Amino acid sequence: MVPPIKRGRPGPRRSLSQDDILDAALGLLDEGGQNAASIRAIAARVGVAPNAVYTYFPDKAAVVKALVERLLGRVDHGVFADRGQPWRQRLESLALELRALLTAHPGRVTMMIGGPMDGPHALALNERLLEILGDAGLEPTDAARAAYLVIVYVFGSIALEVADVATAGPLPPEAERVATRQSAFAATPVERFPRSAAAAGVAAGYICTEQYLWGLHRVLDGITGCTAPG
Amino acid sequence: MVPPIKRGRPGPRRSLSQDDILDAALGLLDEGGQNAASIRAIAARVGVAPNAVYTYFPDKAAVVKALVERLLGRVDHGVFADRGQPWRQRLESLALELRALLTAHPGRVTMMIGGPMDGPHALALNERLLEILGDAGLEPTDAARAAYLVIVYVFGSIALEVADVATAGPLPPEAERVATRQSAFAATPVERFPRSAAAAGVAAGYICTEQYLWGLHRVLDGITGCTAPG
DNA sequence: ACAGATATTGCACGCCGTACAGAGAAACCG
DNA sequence: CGGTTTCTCTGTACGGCGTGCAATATCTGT
Repeated sequence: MVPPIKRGRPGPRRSLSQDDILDAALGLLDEGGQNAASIRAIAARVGVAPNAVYTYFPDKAAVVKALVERLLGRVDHGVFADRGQPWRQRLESLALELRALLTAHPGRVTMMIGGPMDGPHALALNERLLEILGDAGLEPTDAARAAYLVIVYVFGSIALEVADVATAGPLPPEAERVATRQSAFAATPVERFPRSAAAAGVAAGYICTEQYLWGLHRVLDGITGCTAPG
Repeated sequence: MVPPIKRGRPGPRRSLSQDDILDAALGLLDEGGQNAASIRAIAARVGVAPNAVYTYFPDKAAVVKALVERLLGRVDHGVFADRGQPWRQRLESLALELRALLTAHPGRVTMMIGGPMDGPHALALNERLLEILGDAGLEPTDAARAAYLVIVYVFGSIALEVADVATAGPLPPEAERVATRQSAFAATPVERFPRSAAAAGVAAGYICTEQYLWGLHRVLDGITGCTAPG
């Protein structure tokens, strides 16, 4: 219907690309935390007036949406697309890769769970999940439900993990964060919350890769039950 | 060391209470979505100048924190504190109550996962979870890990559910949201994403109570595996 | 009556997203 | 080639945000 891109069209050439803007936004996000990628800061970084950004994106929401898509596109399917590997291992690789991708840049996490992930790369990820779960022997309906469960677990874990630290910038090393949590949990009143107090050591490690994998394995165990008859 | 509250102290009496401010914030959140609870809007609603709010809370983060605590305090433990009931049923009640509490007021969800939930009511909830999972026969360490898994699942599910709708104000009825998702998923290109396209019907229902419970049951199945020997 | 503590206000600063009008550059048509 | 069209980018501006500062009004204890 509408020719989406007219090639030879008048007007001066753009001095930037959408990618330039997304690059700037990601840089700002990594340096200054989740509020650092303002339109004005992006514009300053790429060297234009703030409203010039609106030449490339209709509004800030569109920038965020494009950012999410770009991040999801960075997922390397190579690792877990090998259908010769066992499905659990492929799924674990996928989960670990997503976590690594996001915890390396905590400012981006809130952005991703702030709106629907429905772009092409999100779909591709979903397709891959369905493939893996199909290889696991699940019926299509169960595979779809299980795929969403995995998504919920992965993004829920990561969201709670980054919500735990107040600081902007990169996440401190795991050991340091655990130590911080440890001293916080040490103040748990034993008489009112005996179980919580006793579990303080484990709770301090909630944000660790170990707990992440433990939970993932329980989820996969639960999913696997679908394949066996009731 | 420091007498925390001096009872007879000079100066005019406060015209408000912390609760007045929190009430106003919740009302604004429900009416206008997650950005509606600005300090200025809260102040206007309770009839004071914007900076009068800083008499009651040191900054906006403190308001949010208090808001989270207040919401967690609203959880009615009565339903699932009855240790005579089977543990799965109690846990299911807890999960459903949390979901009902939050989806009824979608503006509040982002706020809750935006920072650590470490107040007394959050601890009380954790304690209850540990109790239930202890009754399920889990060792303390496994119970702690499982408690966190449940938390991740519950808040992850709810976060993704409310992230799916763009509008402020109350969540539309489930059926309406499913219909919207259905028509969105209908556009999935079959040749590139065959599995996703085939699963569009299921995916449209990801935000339903049915899927929520399906996932929860898989999680509980996975957790139950801890009690049985390897 | 007075002194000191406190609640609240008005004003201000520096951010934010973005709407609007205009200047300048580049491609098209004659 | 000139003129017209179309597009990019800028300056300016509006309303909103969180919040710091100084002043004012109000209350308590001496």
